[in-house]
Amino acid sequence: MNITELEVRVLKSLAHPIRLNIIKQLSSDRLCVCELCADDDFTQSNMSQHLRILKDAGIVTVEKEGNKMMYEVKNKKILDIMKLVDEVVVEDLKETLGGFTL
Amino acid sequence: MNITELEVRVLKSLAHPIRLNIIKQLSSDRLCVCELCADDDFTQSNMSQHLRILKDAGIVTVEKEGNKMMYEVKNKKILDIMKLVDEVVVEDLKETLGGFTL
DNA sequence: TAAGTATATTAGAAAATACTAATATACTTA
DNA sequence: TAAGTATATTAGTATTTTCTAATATACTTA
Repeated sequence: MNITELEVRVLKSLAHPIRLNIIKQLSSDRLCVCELCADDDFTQSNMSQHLRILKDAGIVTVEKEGNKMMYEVKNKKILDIMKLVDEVVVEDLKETLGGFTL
Repeated sequence: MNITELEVRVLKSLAHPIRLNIIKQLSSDRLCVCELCADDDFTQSNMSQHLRILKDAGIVTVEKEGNKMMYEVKNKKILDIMKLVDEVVVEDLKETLGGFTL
């Protein structure tokens, strides 16, 4: 795999609503799978598959603790990326609403 | 579309080798389609489709000049994102090679 | 106005991704 | 050791994305 392919894999791994949700949950805490599944209506199997995609892309790391698997964001620059993506989207929305004064 | 869906669309639009190549070419210059096609083996049709994906996601803007369409990166934060993605990948590679001393 | 150049669109097939349901593995505690 | 809890894997189907080839549109220049 060359650099471009690795970059594509990182971007692809982030480009899914469930995985975005995972990253956001992990942005402040280190969590196990059952905690990640808790509030939402994900099946455990599907969550596990998404976590593997993030792990394979090098976005998260896992550590075993008893019978739980603790996930955590590996490189904090991922959070910076997410922040920038959010800003890009928000700036775009603001521009779309440009005609309005509040 | 909510914020998360918009974020996913931005990330998806970046997550493809041809589109990454387009962004890199546009990072320094404002270019027309024929210039973007020039050095590589893309078909014009395929290039056009990828450009539309980037335009729909709000990544690039287009302006007509004569019979050429000039493309340009709309929000420079996209370039910051690409830089961070590159750093994440490179840091990961360095870590993988960690055992070696040069 | 005809021919050439630049770009976009469409349709259909091929490839990749995502989801569900069932099953497997591994640890923990009664 | 049996039962319960936490997580992973597999297989199959459904959905989405990507590519190619053909065609359409729009501008330019002879």
